[in-house]
Amino acid sequence: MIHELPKVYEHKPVEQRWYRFWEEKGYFHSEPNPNKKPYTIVIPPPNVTGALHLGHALNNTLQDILIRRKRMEGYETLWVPGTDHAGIATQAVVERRIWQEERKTRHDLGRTELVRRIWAWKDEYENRILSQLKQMGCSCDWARTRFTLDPICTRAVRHTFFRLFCEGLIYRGKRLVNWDTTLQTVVSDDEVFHETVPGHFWYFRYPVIDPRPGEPKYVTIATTRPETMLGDTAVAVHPFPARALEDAIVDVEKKLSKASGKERAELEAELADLRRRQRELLPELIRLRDMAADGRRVLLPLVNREIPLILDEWAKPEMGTGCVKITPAHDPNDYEVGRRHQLPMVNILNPDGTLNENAGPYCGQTILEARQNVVRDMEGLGLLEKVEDRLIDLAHSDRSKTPIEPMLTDQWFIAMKDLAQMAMDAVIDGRVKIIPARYAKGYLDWLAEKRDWPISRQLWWGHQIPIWYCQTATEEEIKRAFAGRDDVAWRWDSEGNQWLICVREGELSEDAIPGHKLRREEDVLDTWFSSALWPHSTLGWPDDTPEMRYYYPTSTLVTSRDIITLWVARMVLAGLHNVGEVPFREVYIHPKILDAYGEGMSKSKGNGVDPVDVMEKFGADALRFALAYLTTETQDIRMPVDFECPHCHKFMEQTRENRILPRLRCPHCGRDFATQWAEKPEDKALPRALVVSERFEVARNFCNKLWNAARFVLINLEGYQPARVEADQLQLEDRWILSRLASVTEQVNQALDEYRFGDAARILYEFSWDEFCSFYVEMVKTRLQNPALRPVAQRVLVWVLDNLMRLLHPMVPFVTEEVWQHLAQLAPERGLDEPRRAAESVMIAPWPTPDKRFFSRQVESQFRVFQEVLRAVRDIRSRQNIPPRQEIEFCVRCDEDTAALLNPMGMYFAAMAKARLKAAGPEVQGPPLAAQANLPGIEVYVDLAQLIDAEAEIRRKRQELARLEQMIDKKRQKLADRQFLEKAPAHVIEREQASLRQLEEQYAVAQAALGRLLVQVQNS
RNA sequence: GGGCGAUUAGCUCAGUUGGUUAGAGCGCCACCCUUACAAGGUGGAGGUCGCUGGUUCGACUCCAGCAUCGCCCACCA
Repeated sequence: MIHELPKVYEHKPVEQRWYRFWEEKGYFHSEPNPNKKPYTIVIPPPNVTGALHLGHALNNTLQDILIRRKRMEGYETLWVPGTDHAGIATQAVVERRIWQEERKTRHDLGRTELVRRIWAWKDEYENRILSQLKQMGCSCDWARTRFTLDPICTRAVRHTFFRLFCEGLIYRGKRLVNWDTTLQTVVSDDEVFHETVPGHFWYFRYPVIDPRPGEPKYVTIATTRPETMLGDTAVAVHPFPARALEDAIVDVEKKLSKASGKERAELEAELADLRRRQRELLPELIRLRDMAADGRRVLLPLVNREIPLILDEWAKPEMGTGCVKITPAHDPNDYEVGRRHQLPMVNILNPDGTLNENAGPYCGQTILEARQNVVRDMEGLGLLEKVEDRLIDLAHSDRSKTPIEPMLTDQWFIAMKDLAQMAMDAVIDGRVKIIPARYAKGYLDWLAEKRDWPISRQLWWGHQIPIWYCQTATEEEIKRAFAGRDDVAWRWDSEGNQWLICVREGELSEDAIPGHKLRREEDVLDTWFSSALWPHSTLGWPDDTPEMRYYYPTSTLVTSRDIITLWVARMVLAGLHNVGEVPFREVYIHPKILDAYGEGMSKSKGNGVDPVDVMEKFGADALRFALAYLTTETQDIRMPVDFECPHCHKFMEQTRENRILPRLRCPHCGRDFATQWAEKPEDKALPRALVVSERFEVARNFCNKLWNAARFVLINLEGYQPARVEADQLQLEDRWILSRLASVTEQVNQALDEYRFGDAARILYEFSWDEFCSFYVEMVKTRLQNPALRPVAQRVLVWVLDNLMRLLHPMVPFVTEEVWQHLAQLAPERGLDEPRRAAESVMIAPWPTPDKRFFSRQVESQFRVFQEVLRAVRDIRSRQNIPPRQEIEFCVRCDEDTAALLNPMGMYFAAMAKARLKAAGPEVQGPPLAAQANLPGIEVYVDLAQLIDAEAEIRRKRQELARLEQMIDKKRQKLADRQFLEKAPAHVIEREQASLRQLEEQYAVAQAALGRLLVQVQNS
């Protein structure tokens, strides 16, 4: 059976076999257990918009590493999985799909049908996402899978909303939104793209009402959007125009002193303009300022409305005409000005982008029609001063490509003042620790603004806001209708002239108040509202469940930096508000995955990598190990993307140019293949290339190395008998590998405690490959041939492998389980003290703790001497081009201690360098014709007799001498420096002196060796 | 505009509180299919640590400035 073990690690069957095994054994499931300490993670729920990408793979790998380790450490570990309904994103994806396939809009389908379709989509992608997680090996408790729109989460949402409503923290108010006139919907800021388009700057004159002598007759304003003047409610001037201009000039001068080239020319032009303004414009601005202070008004032409001149710093004298028209209902900045001055807010737009009755004579026109007509009419009145060409940065809707109209609408908000403060305090006083700590700043800065949270979205996919409106009922009637119900609350909305009625659970019928009609709020809640509750809603809040009592607060949140504010901050405040306790103790922020160009990965760019492709090619363990290995504290993960040709399986680099093409030609075999963009039937018919990255190869090779190391052990376990191993039975290499194992165990523990995943991976990689495989396994080979030495070698070998598999399991769960199960067949009982029966799965085996007894600095440094001598011998073989099969002889001149150490290692030199150690000790003299290497205090001579290439050896010695000379010079200089001798600490000086002595000694040895070589060459 | 991070070998990255000769993987060169592993082994070449100053006996490491790149936030009549 052993001989059937494949030479190459085959990940596919292994992954399927053991994942099923773990699930069947119920290892993933967690129940509150008073005898254990809990360790809990809630997954950042992936959006059901699509499949998982590499970023998710990273996020979930790290969580699984934490969870698996803690599980092995004996914690009751719970990892709650789930997905997020991701309101806007999901609805948009499905709507787009329906439009492409059926040419229908959501209005054609209606709310119920659209929502039904999105649920179907959700089912499909949720499945896909969960199966991707399983394929990666994630040890989530699948029985507790949640979805942010499922009944459990919905209940938490409703209770939260109701409570906030009762506390008066939820309110209704006006807000400017990005309005898409084509889709007739609000779009979020990140669905808006900016494009620079050619446009104009129109200069309009607004007549001053009853100008006094010496006062200007007009105020001139400049605008890129003439039609919005119909909604103007003021004209603003700066309260201190002279000072403001002066400040601007100082600012530009400062920049100018540092600038150069093209930038300089621009700044100089700017400065000239400012100076001109100071001369020509300032007197008028001062007069206007005084008029504004005096409460004077201007006449808004075309609609003939009197509007005030106001003083506001928003009117920058260095911009435009120095005066600015204020349109609070259609410009974000003007909105702020309007609020500061309590200006009326005149909305001039209908949802379809035509002008409404507030636009007077322009009512019914489109924006563009109105723009032309307004300009024409102003010109007719003689109020158009001039028109300039100008490039304008215009916001467009991502989805419909039409220009965005800022529009004032009714929205729901959460008052953040106190909630934000609570969330800030939790991080400031350390109840929530953010790692790396630098990310706390962004969190605190954002919360410190305490901007109210707009929670309503004009969508159909999401938690519908549980508010019913009634305009006609009296408070008495409401009280009567809901008498005795503490789950209904109401409040009068003076702005909308209506009752707002909120209910904690369930629905209110239209006629819940006899004789009146209730209308339900159509909007849904921001996705982050339900996400904010995730750590407690998934555990059953608002009920006082055993889960809430046991698992809450959760232990660690693992997420990426771009949602620290949107999500992490809101979870903290929601947890504090609802439960009275933080949602998690630690937040670990991991790096972002970027492509070869340093750009983030995304579907639209076409540079995304599906972890399934990677697992297909390299295996889940390779995916996981590579990601862990690349996770360092400060560096994002650069991941060049390759297509794998489906014909010849060679890689083709993905570039900015080829990454969005439907079909590509392999540069290696010349055949065509399809990509994810293939749409035409002839493209789709081609085999599709996997999209992967060469960066996973290292990890795949590592898994293979582990597999083969284990294979070696398994092949050599015949006759294995578990038994206690006494200290005096251990050879130097045993004590060395056990010492190394102890320190590696300690280092890995520390690294994982501090979320240094990359370090942990590196430590294990190097230990496994460079120490366990390259040395221990090689050395044990000889002992295994010797019946007397074999049993102890087997026991130590098995024990180290056992420990190594346990240490590696959180990162590479599949290959370690495979090895573990094979070991169980041949060596079910293992251990150096009292051998014990190993756990039935490495997943539940105890996590290794460092065995301090074996930790020995002395053994490690002794072993290093052996390694160095071995390396010197190998080096000589290589540089002398000695055929690999040719055995050579060597001797070592060294002190007695070193000799005592090297002499018993003879068999290892034979096995590992095909070299026979003839003698070692202080009396040893090198043979006349020898290749020589000198290490500090050790001279290695390889007897080469006829074989030697003396010239090469002489050349090499000369190089070596030159190098040593250089180093000695540097050292002598340093040690001659009085400053250094006076100020450097004693131990540093001592070390330098010792090092110099050693170099000098090595120099002398090398020189002597060179001398001998020269003599020999001359003689022959 | 504000904040954060990065810049080390051809590429991708490590580099402990400042102290011997700055490391790894891939790629490259030479030799090897040696019965765990060619997804491997042995050896090698390759670096003025982005630039300029400063602190220090001593700087890849600390400080300041500059340059380039990236991310987040704000803003652009």
